[in-house]
Amino acid sequence: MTRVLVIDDEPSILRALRINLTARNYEVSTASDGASGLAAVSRERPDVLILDLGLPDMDGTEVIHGVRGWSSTPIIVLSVWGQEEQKVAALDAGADDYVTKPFGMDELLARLRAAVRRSAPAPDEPVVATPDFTVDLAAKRVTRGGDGDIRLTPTEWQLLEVLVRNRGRLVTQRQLLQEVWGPAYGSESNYLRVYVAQLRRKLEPEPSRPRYLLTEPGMGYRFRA
Amino acid sequence: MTRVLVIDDEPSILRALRINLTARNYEVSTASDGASGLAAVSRERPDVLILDLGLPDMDGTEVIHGVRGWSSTPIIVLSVWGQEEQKVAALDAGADDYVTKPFGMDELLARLRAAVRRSAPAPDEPVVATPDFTVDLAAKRVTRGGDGDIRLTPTEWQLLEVLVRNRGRLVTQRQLLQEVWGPAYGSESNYLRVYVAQLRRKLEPEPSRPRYLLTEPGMGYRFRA
DNA sequence: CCTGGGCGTTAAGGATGTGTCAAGAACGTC
DNA sequence: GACGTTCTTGACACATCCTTAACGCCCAGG
Repeated sequence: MTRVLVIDDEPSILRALRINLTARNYEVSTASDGASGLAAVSRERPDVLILDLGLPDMDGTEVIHGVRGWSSTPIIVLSVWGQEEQKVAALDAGADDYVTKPFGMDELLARLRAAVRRSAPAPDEPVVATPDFTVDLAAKRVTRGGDGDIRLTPTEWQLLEVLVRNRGRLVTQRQLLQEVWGPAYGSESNYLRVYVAQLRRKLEPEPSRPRYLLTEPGMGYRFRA
Repeated sequence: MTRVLVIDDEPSILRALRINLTARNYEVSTASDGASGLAAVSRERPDVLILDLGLPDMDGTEVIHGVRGWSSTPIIVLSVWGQEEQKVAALDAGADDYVTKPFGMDELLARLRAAVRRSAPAPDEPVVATPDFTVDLAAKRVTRGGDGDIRLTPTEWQLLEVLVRNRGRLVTQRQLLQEVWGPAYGSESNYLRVYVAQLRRKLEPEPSRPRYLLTEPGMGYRFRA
């Protein structure tokens, strides 16, 4: 039986979720603020977390960081309409999905199922090949066509790894900074510029005209396979 | 079977809708004022709501807010001709669509079907496809049939994202402005005109005759999938 | 027929973001 | 402690994007 922990300060929502989820055979427990929510997470080890971003005692992203520090339990975030940056911050902090309030129970249930399904061990394809080079995520190695390996510094590798893991997808600058440099960073985009340039110099056949490490001005970077 | 709740104070309309909807295999219930309407919503949990804005006891937007506080059941609004600002207010409050009285039954039925279809749980993989282009919300990518990706600027993308997330639904100018440019904006409709034009130029097969990014004069825009 | 409002279109400036280079600081190794 | 590598930081030129204003069009109302 899947265990769900709901962290929300509105009693009506807690009640509605408890009723609906219990009816669907989930095991539901609740908390009404961030502090007791974090305590409940470490105590009960739920399979999924439903977290309202508008808690009275602490910011939603803080709660997410508090969980993500030691657990990868999927987190579905509830937020009111129009708070884009809050949602983005939550996703950057490690939330898995979000639902805007007011929400339909069907939608929430669908996202819940999806989150649980996804949290199953990821069938990783650890080798990504392009016409010009190959990235082996498991072995942490990059090889280029004719010649042998390419030496990457730790930071270069981490950056490349995040981009390759999200291949095809656009990765926000904030997301990159936080994954590579840590949660305290988010606006130091000059770091990215320097390291992306270094990666391009080492990997791209024509560094000034990138084919794989693409820039999306104002948004972030994207690895094209 | 789809359950419809009709809130209207005119007995003739109630009767007409009950007959027509029942014949189409909807399960119909009715209420004749706002208070009993709200009670009926929480009691019967209808799948769609048809709401007349000209109720005797309370303003239509109040009813909408009362519902939207905890549910995202689609709401179709009925209003008499010429009450533009009332309609806009209703849409801003969270209504999904509107029909002006007097209305043709066919139109109402079409909007009803559309509203119900939209309320189906959102797919895990948020990809919206049209005959001419494809929008991938997760990867932040737009691809056009034959040729490759289409480059969008951050603002263009945000605008498209809001419209696509509300696909089929009419989105108010105020709502768009606040979502994309921030809460301080609400009347700068010239921004919208500029950026909608840019999106049309990049996405529409015939930008001067839009097939997907539709204008609803005086109200807002709508993305048709 | 004229007028005004809303919409579409275009273009130019100013603001912001990006690529690049280089030098000093921090780190680990021998 | 000396050395080589890696990371950080600043400066600059250049590209891109946002904002703003102006104009033409269409339609409804006087």
